[in-house]
Amino acid sequence: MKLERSNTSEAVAAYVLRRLFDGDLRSGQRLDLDAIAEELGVSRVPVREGLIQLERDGLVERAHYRRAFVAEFDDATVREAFELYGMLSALTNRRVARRRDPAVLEALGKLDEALAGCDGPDEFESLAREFRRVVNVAGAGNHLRALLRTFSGLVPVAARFSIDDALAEERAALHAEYVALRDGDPAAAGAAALAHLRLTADNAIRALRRRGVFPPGDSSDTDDPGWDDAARIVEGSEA
Amino acid sequence: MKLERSNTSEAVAAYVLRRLFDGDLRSGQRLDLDAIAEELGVSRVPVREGLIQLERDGLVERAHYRRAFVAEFDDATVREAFELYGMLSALTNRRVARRRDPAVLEALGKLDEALAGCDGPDEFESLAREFRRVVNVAGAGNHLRALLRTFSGLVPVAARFSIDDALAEERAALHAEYVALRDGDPAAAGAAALAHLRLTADNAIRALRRRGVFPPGDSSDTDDPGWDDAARIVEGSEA
DNA sequence: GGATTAGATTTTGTATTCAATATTGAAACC
DNA sequence: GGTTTCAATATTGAATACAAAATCTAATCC
Repeated sequence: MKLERSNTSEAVAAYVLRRLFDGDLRSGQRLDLDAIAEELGVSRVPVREGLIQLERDGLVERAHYRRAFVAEFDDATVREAFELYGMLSALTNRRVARRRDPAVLEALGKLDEALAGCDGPDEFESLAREFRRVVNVAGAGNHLRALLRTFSGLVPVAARFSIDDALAEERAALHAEYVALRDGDPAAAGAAALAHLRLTADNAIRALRRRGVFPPGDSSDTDDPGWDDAARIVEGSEA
Repeated sequence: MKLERSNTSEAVAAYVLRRLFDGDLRSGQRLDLDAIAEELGVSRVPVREGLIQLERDGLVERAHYRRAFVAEFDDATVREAFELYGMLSALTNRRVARRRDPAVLEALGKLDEALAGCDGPDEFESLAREFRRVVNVAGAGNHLRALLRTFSGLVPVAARFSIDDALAEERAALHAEYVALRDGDPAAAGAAALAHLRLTADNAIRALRRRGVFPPGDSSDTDDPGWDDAARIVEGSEA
């Protein structure tokens, strides 16, 4: 296995995450440090640190001097992750919409234009990530950024499934976010973020079911009460 | 410097955090790995890992092969942390209130009784932490737990200031949470969590100003729009 | 036969050593 | 005088080596 070698621990985390989404690693399965280290041709220290990162992301279970295992990873878990990421993104959108910083809106406007014109999932993904990055830098303080970083591994990988699957929907959802931000409507901007990531989660979970990573049961698509809680963020008009 | 030695990296993180709250470390100040390692009589690997944890908590800035620095740490930062922690706690409270698990409510009832009868900040703090722990285990999935862990260093340390300062207020706020949980009222339970942590943040920041850790400016006590956003979680009645 | 415990083995955590990168300071140049 | 370049130094990141703890195995006891 070849490996990009700036920040080995991050590369290790990305590698394990990929194997998770490929279905190679199942919930509860043991993660052998030595095996991963040899597999990637690196030492055990960065492997250990990569697994610590994944533990912080809620994807790996670890305990002092105990072995590491992959945490529960199913459709409900992925849905929870997107619910939370959506809630936090709604918060950043709200702030950006309220502040109306011309430089930020200018940058987002250019990205929105490029997103409207681009074709191909690669270009779209790159622009969409940049869009979110700009919003986060503008609207999040240190701690909110720290929380968002928790999903920096999982969300982009899952979102890619949705982009490949339903580019038009993704484009529309992101454009709706931009419009609300440009209009300076915090409630709408928050609601748009939540709606967008709900869409992304549904598409991603569907794709993962098709691939056999998740079992094909289709019950939890609708009756997850978690979304209701998250939706409270965006209810009510601005104070 | 003596050091408890199970999980050295966590001990390092706790040590640096304590020095932050003691005012020894200021924003932007450099963190020398070797200095900390020698200071604590440990190797550099666990020091490095402890700083990585603090980076994930938003308290330390790090970059590849660059030195580590103390992140911005002022009243606004602490307020943001409590705002986010309050939002996440509101989410767990909502879920616990909706589920009405008898075993959980039983355990919380016992804790509430003990909290009503206890005196002394030590005992209160211990019981309050257990209360929150029970709620989190009952109401949070893997990812929400991961987010809450982000604050496992900062929040308890800051909360202690509030407990020492205003035990009666803390007791009332936590009891209000229990009542809403027992009554199975998700909206009220969420609102109570947010109100409680807002109170804790105000008290903690006041105490830190007195100690000279934060400058004495008192403007941001009221006009922080962040709380408004977080308050949206708890608005509206249950669907 | 099943549970228990003690030793062997495996696995993780930490120290030490070595390599890679950034920072610093001084000399050379404009 | 100020700026740029390049070597010297300092500092972090990773590999190896060692120590501590848990798991596994098997023999013993009930």
